[in-house]
Amino acid sequence: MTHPLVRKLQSVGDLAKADLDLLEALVSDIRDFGARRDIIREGEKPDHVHLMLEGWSCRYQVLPDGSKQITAFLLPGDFCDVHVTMLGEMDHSIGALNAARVAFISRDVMRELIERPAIARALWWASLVDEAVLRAWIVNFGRRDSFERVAHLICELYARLQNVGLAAENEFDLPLTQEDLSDALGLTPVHISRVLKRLRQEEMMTFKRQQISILDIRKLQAAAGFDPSYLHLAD
Amino acid sequence: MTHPLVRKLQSVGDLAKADLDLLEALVSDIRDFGARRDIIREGEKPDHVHLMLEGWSCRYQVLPDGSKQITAFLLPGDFCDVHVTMLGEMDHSIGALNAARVAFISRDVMRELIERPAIARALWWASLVDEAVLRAWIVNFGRRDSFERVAHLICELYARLQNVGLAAENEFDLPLTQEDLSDALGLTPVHISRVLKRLRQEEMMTFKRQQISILDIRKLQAAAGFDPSYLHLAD
DNA sequence: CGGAAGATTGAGAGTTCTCAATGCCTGTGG
DNA sequence: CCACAGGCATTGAGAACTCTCAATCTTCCG
Repeated sequence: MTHPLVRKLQSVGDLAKADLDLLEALVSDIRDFGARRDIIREGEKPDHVHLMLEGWSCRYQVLPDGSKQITAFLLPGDFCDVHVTMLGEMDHSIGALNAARVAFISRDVMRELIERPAIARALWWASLVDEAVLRAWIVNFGRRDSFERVAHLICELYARLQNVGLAAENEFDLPLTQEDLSDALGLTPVHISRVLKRLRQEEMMTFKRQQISILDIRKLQAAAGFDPSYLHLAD
Repeated sequence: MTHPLVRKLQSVGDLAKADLDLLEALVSDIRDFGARRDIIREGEKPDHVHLMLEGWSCRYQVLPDGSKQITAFLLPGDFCDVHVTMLGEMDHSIGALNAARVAFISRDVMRELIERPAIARALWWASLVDEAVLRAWIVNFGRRDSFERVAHLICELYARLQNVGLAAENEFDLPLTQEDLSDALGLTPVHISRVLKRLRQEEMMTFKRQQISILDIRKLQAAAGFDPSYLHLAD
């Protein structure tokens, strides 16, 4: 079975058979995490790297006053923390959102991976896309109101899921509560509820039982000011 | 003369003499940009990478409605766009804020650099710190009010400048207008003015003629909820 | 000295938050 | 199979924060 990382990296450039084999082989140590369990916590210094295989997780930080900010959503195929091996300890935590399957990749195997130019290139590319996503979030926070902001996040997640083949036509699972959305978007749960209502009323999308239904993607993208080019997706 | 990149990378780990020589040598093609000139624009596909030597610049994006969002400040020693060579075209612009001196580094030289393990490591480290800064900005936007937000940015810039030896004791140049600050922090210039006034009144800092004076760094950091560990600085 | 850009201030409007009550769904135990 | 508890979502009302608009002031530079 090809795992999502392979799918993702293949879209970047052609990897040789040997590279593909290496990528397939690296998911030997697989562990499961229950919903809402931490995969790695701030301050830890693991000697391996985590790769999402199934399920969702998020990067987050808890402030002294107890408020929480999610800084990224990690989908199948995403590395959680290529940086730890380099920076030492984690400066944020990563928590599973639903039941998740995670590959643990040792430092040595990572080193081996990076020695393959094509793979190193692909990994670097992936981390640059992550960076572009962070910048897009900043624009989202800085210059869009709550309505546009929610719409933009949904557009982004939809595009990213499609890219790894995890979104149906106009529908996908979003394993989040409204509180999670508020933690990601810098709003309150109450306000998220109101925004979702408006999104429903304006017939752009609905969110019920952790399921997003896109009613009118054009309208939604227009409202969000969404331009997918920052994701640098294959298509 | 050792340029700021060398200073910055040395704080990461010990580079060999040969590595240092290589780094010194790469600033052969140096160009000057006047204040407020673009160094590179969205959509361009340059065949070289830009490295800040003197002066400040910022990454920014202009939205369809004309509003602007700054997503990063680039100081001497920072690479502007290691990613272009990989992702193809720029998905944002970079503009000089004051008179700036920029090294243009060809794709070939970059490749040579990356072949040196110690340098590749250091560059990767730098890009991971950039990412950590982006995450800190997201937390800043999502969970801090305007007062804390301004304070946090000033704390960050102060720490980063100190790291490259460009900040005096409790004082540094900030070549920005209040409008620039508002573009970086997702606020309006009017509100920035009010926040700065309060920062003055509470005797934490002043900002006059593009010069920041820190009156009480402890108080400022406390108000900002600033914890410098995300910058992963040497000290 | 005059003009232009930037900073400050005031007043009123709009967005988002807080607090609190109510409603809905789901899973569990009787 | 029903009743109930707990978590999540929704709604209302008032407060707080930030914005907009507009006038005035200051600084900088030719």
